[in-house]
Amino acid sequence: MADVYKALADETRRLILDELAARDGQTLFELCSLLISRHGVGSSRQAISQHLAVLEAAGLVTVRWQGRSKLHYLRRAPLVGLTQRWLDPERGPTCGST
Amino acid sequence: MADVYKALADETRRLILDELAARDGQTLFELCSLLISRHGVGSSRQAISQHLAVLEAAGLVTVRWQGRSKLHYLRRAPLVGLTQRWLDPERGPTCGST
DNA sequence: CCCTAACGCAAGTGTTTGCTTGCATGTAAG
DNA sequence: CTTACATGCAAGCAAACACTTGCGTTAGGG
Repeated sequence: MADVYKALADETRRLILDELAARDGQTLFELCSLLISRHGVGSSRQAISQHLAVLEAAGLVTVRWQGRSKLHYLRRAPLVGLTQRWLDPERGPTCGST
Repeated sequence: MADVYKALADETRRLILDELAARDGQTLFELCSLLISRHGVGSSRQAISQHLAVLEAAGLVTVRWQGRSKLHYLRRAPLVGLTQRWLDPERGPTCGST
């Protein structure tokens, strides 16, 4: 679970999750194109690939091989309740303005 | 807001938030003692101080000076909805097992 | 079989990060 | 006023990280 926090610490990885949230099952190449065109991310294919490995290790991305293409799927489970640990209602309002 | 993700990426900082969630308004010395005794964190006072600075910069910790002591308070606002960005209900269950 | 496409692996590099050490500041107590 | 306490600031360092480059592997098409 510590891996999840670290995985979310990088901006590029958060953008990858954004793209997968918008459209699931994309290949590495598709993700590269989108990240460059839509977010101006200047990362190479290998860089994106390494980010995907991190996300996969954190359980945030699942993979399915189809021929020579690797399809990536967002996995939301690790994200659920991530911050609940500190939003314990016993101590104050969960959505307070403070 | 990117600072919040980075702030949460470190285990020691997460423990600090745990301690503040359990008891608000602790001083640097109190936090040091608790982290060592309860979590076996081997960090020095300065290390903890730097972590607190990161948390403060991320808006996760607020500070109030009282004499020569600095009281630290947990601020929950930045944590609310942090992961909602990817838990968009339009694409699937928010708490699904997948 | 030969060639291209999609991807992984491994080594090398520059930056960031977490930590330590040493000194400075301001506050309370004797 | 002098001493001790609680903390901040700044420089230095080693590990981690994000990225690049080059090569290897597997799948599909001619």
